[in-house]
Amino acid sequence: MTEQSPEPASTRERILDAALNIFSAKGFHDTKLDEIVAEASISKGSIYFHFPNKEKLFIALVDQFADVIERRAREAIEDEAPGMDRVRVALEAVLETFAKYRRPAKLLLVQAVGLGAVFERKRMEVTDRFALLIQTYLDEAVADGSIAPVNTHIVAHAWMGAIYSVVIQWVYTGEPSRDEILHTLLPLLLKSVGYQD
Amino acid sequence: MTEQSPEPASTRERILDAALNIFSAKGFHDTKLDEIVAEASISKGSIYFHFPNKEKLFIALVDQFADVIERRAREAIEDEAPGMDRVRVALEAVLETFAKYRRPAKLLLVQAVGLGAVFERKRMEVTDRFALLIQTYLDEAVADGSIAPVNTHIVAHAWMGAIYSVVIQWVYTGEPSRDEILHTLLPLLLKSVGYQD
DNA sequence: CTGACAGTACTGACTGGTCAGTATTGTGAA
DNA sequence: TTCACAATACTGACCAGTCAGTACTGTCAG
Repeated sequence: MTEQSPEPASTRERILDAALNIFSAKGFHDTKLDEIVAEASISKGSIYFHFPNKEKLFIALVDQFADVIERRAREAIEDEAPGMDRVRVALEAVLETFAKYRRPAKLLLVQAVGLGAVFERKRMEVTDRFALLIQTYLDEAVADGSIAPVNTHIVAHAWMGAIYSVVIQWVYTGEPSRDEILHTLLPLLLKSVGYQD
Repeated sequence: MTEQSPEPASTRERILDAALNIFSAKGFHDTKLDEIVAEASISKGSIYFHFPNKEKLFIALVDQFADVIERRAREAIEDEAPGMDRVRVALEAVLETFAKYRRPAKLLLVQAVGLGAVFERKRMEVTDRFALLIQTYLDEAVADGSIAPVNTHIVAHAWMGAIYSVVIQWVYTGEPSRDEILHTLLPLLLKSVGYQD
């Protein structure tokens, strides 16, 4: 046991938590490190002990959530045979994950965009990572005849955009509900490549 | 004739031009007003003569381009009878407009995201404006039986996201080409609501 | 026609608040 | 006593925004 104070979480965790809360609410530039300091009840020096700078702290959060999404998608398809079923369960897993983590979703889909060149690269990296994942499963589905041949690269990006957009809408307004998204968006995407349940 | 100097563009136009160039390349926060001043070969005071502040200058550019897109879409459907054809030509018009104006596209789709609350509202406003436009035509198409009933609100947002995402990809990499986008994305979207050419 | 005044467009040196990052010191566990 | 970690006070670069002043054009009374 390294810790038995009234605050059980490690300093690093508390910084990440507080940073997530504030970054997701106010965006990168409008978040002052001193706000994170206050929210986490730690000190500014601690932040700079655990992270080299504000930018890296932000990116750590982005990476953290991107990892969660990808892991959940991969876990979900584990027991599925190649083909369109894999695509379906992967999409379901991603949507579930977004629905479960509203703040990280906003961080990744909104607050990580439109920052300078440094973040641009990171955003591209994450986006391409997801798009490639989708593309792989789609290619499998094409290969085994579940769906007709298409430009899976474009389809992957279009799907991602569609998901992002609907999720962002949900993040801000709470609408449409998780179920409505699953029951409308998912069939929509599958139909777009000519697949019916 | 009010103007015959070697610099024919008005100061206001030159500010907007320069601002578009730099904002679209570097984003809002990484753009210094002094850079715009240099690019436009005007003075800092001029900016503040024509615009109340940096934020309003940026938003003027966003509004300008949003207007262009919407106008082109409305012009395109003018001669079409209600139904799915309207949806198709409107989508074509929007894609053509994005393809024609790469920098404004990047400004609207990338650089206008993730800034503070003020910009958030503007982005929502523009997004909703487009989504509502699409939704209207979709509702028409449902009404006249071109396509089966769907939650057109979700479809509209999903479509917008799909378009945005593919256009952003194109803005950064130049791929896929304008034609490829039109020939893959358009059918994809139409198919997603069960419509075939 | 002219010269006093006014309105508009523009200039660029300057300023003041902000905030990321740092220097320094404190502390408790091993 | 050492070292990993944390707290606090502080610094200074940066840059949006300001403002006193210039330039030019119009106009109207004498």
